[in-house]
Amino acid sequence: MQPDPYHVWLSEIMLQQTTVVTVGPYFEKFLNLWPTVHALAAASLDDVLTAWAGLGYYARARNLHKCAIAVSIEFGGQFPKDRDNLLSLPGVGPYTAAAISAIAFDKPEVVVDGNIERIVSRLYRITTPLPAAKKEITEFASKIMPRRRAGDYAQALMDIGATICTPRTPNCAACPVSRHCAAFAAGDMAQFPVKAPKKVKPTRRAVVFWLERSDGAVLLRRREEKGLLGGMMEFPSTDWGEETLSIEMAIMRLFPAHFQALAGQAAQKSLVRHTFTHFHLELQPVVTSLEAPDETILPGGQWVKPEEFGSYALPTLMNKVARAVAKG
DNA sequence: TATCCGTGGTA
DNA sequence: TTACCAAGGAT
Repeated sequence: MQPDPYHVWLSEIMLQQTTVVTVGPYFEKFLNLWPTVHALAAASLDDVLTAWAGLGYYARARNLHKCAIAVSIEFGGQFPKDRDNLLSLPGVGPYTAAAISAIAFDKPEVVVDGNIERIVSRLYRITTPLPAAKKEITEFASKIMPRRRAGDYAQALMDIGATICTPRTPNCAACPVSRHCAAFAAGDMAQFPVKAPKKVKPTRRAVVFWLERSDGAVLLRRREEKGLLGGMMEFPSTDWGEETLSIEMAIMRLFPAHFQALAGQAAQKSLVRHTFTHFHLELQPVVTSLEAPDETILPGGQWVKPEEFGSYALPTLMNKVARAVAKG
């Protein structure tokens, strides 16, 4: 009994760089909203982003939607079974293509994720740093894999990686293959896999506006489709840069036509700190109220009442801002 | 090859 | 508090 390829694909996309515990509720929600790939393909991108909100790496959600449309139209709703055709799909790379082919279709593909990289690099004590070692690791992984049940094997290996052969302090006493492990023999398991040194994250800052209308609605806008938090909703803010901006300067940048109305009554809230993959961010929330014709305020702005935020594609960062405004 | 792209848990 | 880490992919 092989699993539904749609389920396998959906879970593999969600599990990219994301833990099983985090993915669980999202996977259930998506299957309830869109039980088939056709249903997902028929959904709007905005609805998909809204359901994805909080999971991060939002390009995954945009590609998920694209991929559903591709499978629905170009493949008649049937996921391709072989690695190469899977690789042509948006958001499906070497790992995911091999995983879907092996798990959903029982094909003998070499599956190499971060767990398996760690296990193999320890078994053979591979000193080449990642990501350069990827090819070498894949060759070793190919040599030790069984000829049957590649999908079960891959999942078993990933489970060992997640529970026994862990990054910091592996539980080698519980490991079924420790007697074959070169790093265990040498006693330096935690040194592997060797990775290239990381860069320090710079800090960016901005002023973010909680602009409220007399009926309680707050101003939101949509970010551009590509890049950071692409396609997600946000509270309007100044550009995220290195320098600290005064409240007055921020109002001048974003709402120059309403400087007089806003400058006097702007109230600061507690600083919101958030870390992305490659930089730290400090957002200074400012609460103000304004009554003015929409077209004079902000192009593309949208008034939304806080109790409706749940049905909007707000990333975690913006929910942090909302929390900071509600508290202090 | 290097950089960009989220978030929550953990030591 | 900070840094590191997770079932990667796109450019």
